[in-house]
Amino acid sequence: MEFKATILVADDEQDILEIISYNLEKEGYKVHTASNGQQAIEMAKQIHPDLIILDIMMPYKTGIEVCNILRHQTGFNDTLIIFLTALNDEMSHVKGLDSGADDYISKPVSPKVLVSRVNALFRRIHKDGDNKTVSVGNISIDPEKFIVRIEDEEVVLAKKEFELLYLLASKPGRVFLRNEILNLVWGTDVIVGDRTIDVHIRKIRQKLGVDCITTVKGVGYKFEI
Amino acid sequence: MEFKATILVADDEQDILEIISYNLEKEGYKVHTASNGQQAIEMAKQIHPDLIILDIMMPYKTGIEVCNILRHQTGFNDTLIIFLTALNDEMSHVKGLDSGADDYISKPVSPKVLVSRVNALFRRIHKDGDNKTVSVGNISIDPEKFIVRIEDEEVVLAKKEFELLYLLASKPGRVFLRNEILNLVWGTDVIVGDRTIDVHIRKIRQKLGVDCITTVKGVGYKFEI
DNA sequence: GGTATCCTTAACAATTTGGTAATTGTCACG
DNA sequence: CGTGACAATTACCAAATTGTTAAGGATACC
Repeated sequence: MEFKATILVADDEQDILEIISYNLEKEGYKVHTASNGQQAIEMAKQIHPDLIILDIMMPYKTGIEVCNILRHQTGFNDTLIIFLTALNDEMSHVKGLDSGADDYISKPVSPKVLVSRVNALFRRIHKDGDNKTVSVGNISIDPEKFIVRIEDEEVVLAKKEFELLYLLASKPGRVFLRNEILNLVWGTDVIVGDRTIDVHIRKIRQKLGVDCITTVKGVGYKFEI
Repeated sequence: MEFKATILVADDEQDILEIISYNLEKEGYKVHTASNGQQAIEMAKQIHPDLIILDIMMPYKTGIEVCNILRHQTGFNDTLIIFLTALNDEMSHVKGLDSGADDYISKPVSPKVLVSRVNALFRRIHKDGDNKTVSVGNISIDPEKFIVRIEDEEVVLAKKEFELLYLLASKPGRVFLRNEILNLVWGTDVIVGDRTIDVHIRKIRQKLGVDCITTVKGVGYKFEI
């Protein structure tokens, strides 16, 4: 299995380390643990994780101290840091974020929330979910570069065509209702005729040359190879 | 004064809009406001903010709906989104983050916390790449010496032309929206006419003699060999 | 102060796009 | 089969977008 990213978790409570590790690993992350601040710094230098989750109250060095130290080292500019703490008061909240953390979660934290936040961070930084290239079969769609490739052959689509294709391809197999398509591609404030979608679909089919958009009569369209 | 970034705040409670605006503006951000979901979408399309702070419970469109719609539009991949809500239960928490938001803050929120979180987000994203020479194909662009070379042939560009070319070339292949270009080259506080970018693009093309800037109609420009 | 260069704008041309209408094609069902 | 509902296709036009050019003010540099 390919790891999404490497995460270092530092907390002095063994239970918490285990719960967090378990849940993050289940998500596909590679997880390392440290049980105090000093150890966290050493391990960070060794393994250079993509994300460090730091408990604030730890022996030897607090999480905030660890954060400050690492932020002043070269090579840790890109490292994400999330604070994890029982301190729920505003003071430490602000202090944590200002010392260069990327997020801050209060204990007790539910695994679900934790995982969601971690995913959100990576999605943003790594462009892990959002504006990433969609690849299905031999078709790849890159919204950042605004190009569609079919077997290394570049196809140029117009804006609306691209948006429509990207929407459909973002969830291959799923049927999008005509209404959904209108809302997501055209927006709710625009009113266009019935045949507009068809025409765009046609242009996409024509330009791609491959039959990857299936019509579901009376319902909508879906993308599939 | 130079603005750090443009932020759109959407909430149906006027008080909250004012409190948030005041505090963010004090920090040096350019703030726009919307008082419902529909308006938020319209304004977002207009001003292309760097960050959108969305209340979840809003008339016409909930924050989550707004987020979903925008995320499917071209040009909102890089837009940061923070949810702001009174719902403190885990469900909406997770739902929000998974729909592509970058953070989530519960009401009542203290101005301090809000500002800190916003700063943290921008600190993470805004991490500007250093002034390194960009080389693509036989074109090299050295921002320190302010020189563009094509096959060892020096080309002299004016300041704006250079900045524009350097921006595009810093991420070859990636499409920069007109708005992005304006923000990054001209700055958020300057307002220039529609044709200004085109004219500069034209001059660059002319001076370079090589066709390395591609127009993506309705979207922007990209640099590629 | 004079000159050259740069930035911006305005005006118009060229191009592309998105949308519509009209027609034809297809499918399901009685 | 015939019919109705829906989708595909085609051609066309208006609107949106960008390209090009020229010109004037701003700015920097002798």
